[in-house]
Amino acid sequence: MRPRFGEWLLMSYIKLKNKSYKKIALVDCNSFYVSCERLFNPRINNLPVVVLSNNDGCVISRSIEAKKIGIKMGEPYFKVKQLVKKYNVQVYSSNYALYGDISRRVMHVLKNFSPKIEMYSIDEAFLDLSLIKNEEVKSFVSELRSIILKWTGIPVSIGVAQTKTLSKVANHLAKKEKIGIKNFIINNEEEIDNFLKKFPIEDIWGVGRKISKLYKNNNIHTAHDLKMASNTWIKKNTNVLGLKTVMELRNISCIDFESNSNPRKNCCVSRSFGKKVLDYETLKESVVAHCLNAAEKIRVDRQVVKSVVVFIRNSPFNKNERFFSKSKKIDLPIPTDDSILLTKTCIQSLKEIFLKGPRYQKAGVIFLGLSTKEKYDKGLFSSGTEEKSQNLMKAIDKTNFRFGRRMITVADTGFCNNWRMRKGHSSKIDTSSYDFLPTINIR
DNA sequence: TCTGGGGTCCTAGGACCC
DNA sequence: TCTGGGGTCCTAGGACCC
Repeated sequence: MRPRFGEWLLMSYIKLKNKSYKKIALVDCNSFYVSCERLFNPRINNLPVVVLSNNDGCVISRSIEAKKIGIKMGEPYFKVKQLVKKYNVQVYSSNYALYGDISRRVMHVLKNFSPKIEMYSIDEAFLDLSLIKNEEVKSFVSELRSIILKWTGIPVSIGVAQTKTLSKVANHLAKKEKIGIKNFIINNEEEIDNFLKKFPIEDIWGVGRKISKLYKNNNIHTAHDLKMASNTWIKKNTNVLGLKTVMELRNISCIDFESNSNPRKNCCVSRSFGKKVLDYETLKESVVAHCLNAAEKIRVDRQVVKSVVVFIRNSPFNKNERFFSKSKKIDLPIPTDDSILLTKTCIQSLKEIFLKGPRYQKAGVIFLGLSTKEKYDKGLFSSGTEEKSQNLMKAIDKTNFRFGRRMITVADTGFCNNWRMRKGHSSKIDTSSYDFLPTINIR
């Protein structure tokens, strides 16, 4: 397939902009949550192990042994219970405080190895290795892997290439095909094509379920097929992100490093219930608790909220009940971080959407339009009570930090906590009293 | 019986304005 | 009966990621 003149011109232009040669490493912790649990419990080192999502819902991390016996990623726990029993699989409820802690340690080590690092998720980071000489890359990543293992106890895989998307491909190959080596460096164009011809379309970073179906219907089955597709077709049938992925497969870097200091734009706290909830009071207690958690999170980052969404829903999987999902957004007159004001707003939203009947399975609170406190200019109609509110919030946060979560709270959260999730397999390793994800800026 | 949570970005379409 | 065109902004919903 020869590129048209217009496409050729576009590619030449991008190539020109990209003339500086890049080397990007993707460092990915192997079976991260399982590895964390193993750190504190070496007894399970060679056994099949899985970690479950909140509420013990789905499998979200598997050891190699668990993968081998056919336990799939994201599978509901109740569907694999038989396998678990048959093979004596070790099961753990997720402990995000622990994983966040270990993640910070790994990232800390990585920061010593590159001037430019992007923490992409709790267990992954991109590193700029452009300053390392080509012939030294291999020994560099080998050393990096062994140091991370030595200092943190976490095994990692490393993929290196010239674009982020290709470094993801390299990382996949490090994990899949070269068991025991765990690092993979993609060097030249010819080599890239050989790997891409065998690389399934659905495994490419940025190609999800929907788009991979579209590609397959149009005879694009491998990463190489996608690389050779025409820009016009991609642009017409997907969007700019689709085109960026294709460019990156062509070894043209389009996705830059992102700064981890970018402030969060939205903040969502939601949980499934341990058992179905029918009454307004329990629903309210959960919504208030989520609201307080979210408010605390944004105060840590010195942010204020512009609008608040509350949502409630029953289970989308239950065939005997019609799916019910409702949300209500309220814009605040003045952006705030005041727990009491936010709680009142959330309760008002909930009152408007609550309907008796559905067996509620989940509720949540989303704060939209976050901005930094310093940036925010006081509104014309501000009430003048901000200072009081600020002092109160500071006092609450300090007390809760010192004496444990929910020491001081709002009476509306209730004391029964009937809605709280199941955690039947907790390892009970407590590194902190906070049960939400760490505050490194992850996506 | 039992199916996670927290993000970002993009697009289409509506409202509104001149 | 005939009923513009172009721009901006906002929002809901979809797709993707780990």
